[in-house]
Order: sequence, then C-alpha cells, then structure tokens
Amino acid sequence: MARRTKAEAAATREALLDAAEEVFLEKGVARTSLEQIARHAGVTRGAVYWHFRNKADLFQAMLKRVRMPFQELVEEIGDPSLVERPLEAIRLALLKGFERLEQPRYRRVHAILIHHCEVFGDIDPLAMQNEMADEACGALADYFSCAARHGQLRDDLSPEHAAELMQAMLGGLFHDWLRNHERFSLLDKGGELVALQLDLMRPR
Amino acid sequence: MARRTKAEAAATREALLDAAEEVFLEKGVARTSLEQIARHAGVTRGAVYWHFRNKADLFQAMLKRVRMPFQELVEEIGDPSLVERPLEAIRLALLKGFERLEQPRYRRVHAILIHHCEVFGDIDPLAMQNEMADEACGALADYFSCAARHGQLRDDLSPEHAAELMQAMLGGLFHDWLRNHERFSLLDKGGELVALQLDLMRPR
DNA sequence: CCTGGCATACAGTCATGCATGTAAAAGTGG
DNA sequence: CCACTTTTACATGCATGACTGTATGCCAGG
Repeated sequence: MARRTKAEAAATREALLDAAEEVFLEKGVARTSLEQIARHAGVTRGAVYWHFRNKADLFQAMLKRVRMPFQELVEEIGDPSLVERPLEAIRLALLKGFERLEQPRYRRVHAILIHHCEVFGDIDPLAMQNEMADEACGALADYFSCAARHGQLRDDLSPEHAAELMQAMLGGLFHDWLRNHERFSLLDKGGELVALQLDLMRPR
Repeated sequence: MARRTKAEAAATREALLDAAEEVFLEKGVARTSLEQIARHAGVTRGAVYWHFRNKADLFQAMLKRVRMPFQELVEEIGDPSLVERPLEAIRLALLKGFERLEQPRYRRVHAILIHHCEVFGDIDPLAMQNEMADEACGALADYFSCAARHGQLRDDLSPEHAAELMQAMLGGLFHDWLRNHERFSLLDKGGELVALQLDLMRPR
C-alpha cells in the first residue's frame, strides 16, 4: 500500500489501539497475536511493527490513553466550598470517576489490565494496579483526615481506618463490576454504596 | 523410565499439581508450557499427558484442591450459640477463611486464579470468580437478615445493603492482599477491618 | 529524490498433541 | 509360588501449527 499523510498515519495508530482494546478484551492479551490485532484494524502486521516496537510497547500505549489520577477528579468539580465538606468531596469525586469508567474505552482498558492480562515481557500489571491503589488510598486518607479535623467523622474511627475501609470497598466494587458490567450500573450502585458507607462513618 | 506403584503414581500427580502452582504463579498460566511444569516436577511431558488431558484439565484439577465454601467455615467453628449472634458468626467465619488463605497453597492458587490467568480453552476464570462472589454475598445476606431480625443491625441499613458493602470490602481487601501478601497479614488487617465495619453497622 | 508508511515474505523459535517405546507392577493360570 | 501375560506409568521423538521479529519491496508525499 502507498504512503499516507501524517493525519492518516495517526488515524491508523489509533485504529490499532482501538483494535487492541477490543481483541485483548475478547480473547485475552496472551492469546491474541499481533496479526489478529492488525487484521481487526484493517491493516497488516507491518503497520503494527512500524508504530510500536513490540506487543509490550503497544500495551503501554493503550494504557496511556486512559490515565485518570484522583486529584484531577476533585479539581474537575471546581466547587471551592468542598474544602469545608471533605466527605462530600470524596463522594462527588468518586461519582465523577464512576462516570468515566462507564465509558467503553475506560472500562475496556481497565478490564484488560485487571482481568485479561498476565505478566509478559517487561510489563507487570500488578505493579500498575498497586500504584493506582496506593494513590487512591493516600488521597482518601488526606480527605478523611480533613474530615476528622472538622468533626465530621465518628470519633471511634481513625482517618486511616476510614480510608482503608473505603478503599477496600471501592476496590471490591470495581472488581465486581469489571467482571460483568451488564449486571449493574457502576454509577448507580457505586453512588449508593459510597453514600451508605459515608453515612455509617459520620457521627450522630 | 520404569513403571511406578499406584502410590508413587499418585505422588507424581500431586507433584505435578504442586509444580503447576509454583510455575503458574511465577510466570503466568499462558506463558508456562507443560514442558516447564513437567521439568519442575522432575518428570517429562509424557507424565503430564498421562495424568491430565491437557492444560485446562490440569488447571481445573489444581483448583479442586482448594475449594472452600462459606458454609463449611461456619460449621467448622461449631459454636451453636452463634445462631443468636449472627454478626459474630460472620466475623469468626471470615477469620477462619483468612487463616486458610494465608496457607501457601490456598494463597498461591487464588493468586493464580485472580492475577495470573486468562481465558483459555474451555476455562473461564471470570465465571469461577463470579460463582465465588455470588455464593459469598448470598451467605452474608442470610446472616445479615438474621441480624436484622434480632435487632442487631442499624435500622437505617437494610440487610442487602449490609451484605453488599461487606462483600465489596472483603473483595477489595482480598485483591489488595493477593497483589502483594508481604505487605501485611490478611488475618490481622482483615480481622481489624471486618470488626470495624461490623461495628459501624451495629445500632448504638 | 529520498524518506516515511505500510505490505509481504521468510526464518527461527516454541508449544501442543500424538504415536510409539519400555520396563516394571499387577493380574492370571497352573 | 512361579512363569506368563497384560496393563500401567511414564519417556521420547515427531509432525504440525502458530507467533515473533526482521528483511525487503513498493509507492506516494514532502
């Protein structure tokens, strides 16, 4: 085939990443060949090896498109009054996160990372999951500490424990939903459970 | 090699399953060949194909050794007074489960199922995880309902929601621990978080 | 004109499944 | 209890297929 313009080349790159998401999700990372990805994107393996060094490189590029740090979510809300209501900040930020995760691209890539890939080459999905979990737990601990200082937390519950409980609950919910997202809406059930858990943690 | 006695043959079968656990955990299911498993067990691939039809068959046999239904845990405690204290029954049963999971064999196999295997052949690890999660959530819901009838649950918390919260928290904790079990003791942190969460759910 | 963006062909590697070999255990008849 | 047969529990070799990485060809854009 003939040479494409820069825009067209970028489009094939995106098409390859899209195809990788779909085929990885369907058949698992290890069980899909680069040939299958290329065919699914309407090109051949040559294109894959032009845009990416190998399978691991393609995998990393796929992940780069869906990064979503926690702090970003809080900032996106843009409500300065949330400084006074840290538990509400947590709740709204998590809702934002749930909304994003229900978009097909975000859901697919996370499902692949969690359920459909093994250690291969120089890629370690477990290390990435650990990074995500630690960052989430750290951010939560900050907000719960703030809540404790404002007297908005049960006095028999330490901020660290609150953060650990919440992070564990979120992780479990996340895994349950990723296993089969048709069963329930993450936004609905997640919003409900988060509100419930926060209510249990408030003094009364 | 020569023929072995029945006892020796059973021993090689167990050795193959042990080897499978170790190599699967280290390199992932898809990236390990039957040859590697056989070598690690001190035999050749012929032995594998004698005892198991294929990789999927071996995988299923490996899982069979670590089945642990929830109801079994409650019965193992053998305290009839727990009928009156369902929340304590939950707590103690979970502690029993944590103890088992900290044994290398149970931990390894679950780590493989959760983190180191993809869909392959006629084996679907996600379906198995769903089964386990559903069973756990159902059992929890029963006990929380019992607790509600005994007035041992906050009246603004339905048994179903309590079960969902607890199951999500347990799942998240489980995943966190499986990712790197060196970080903390599941028995210690799990016992702490479960007690905490149950306290939040009690009326006061 | 030359280089970027791909297609195509090829070689090397590796796993699977089966077919076959084999030696000892387990059965069988006398 | 002994000779003989059958079965068991593997080891070994081979055919097949799949995937990877690379080398090379080709053609238009810049």
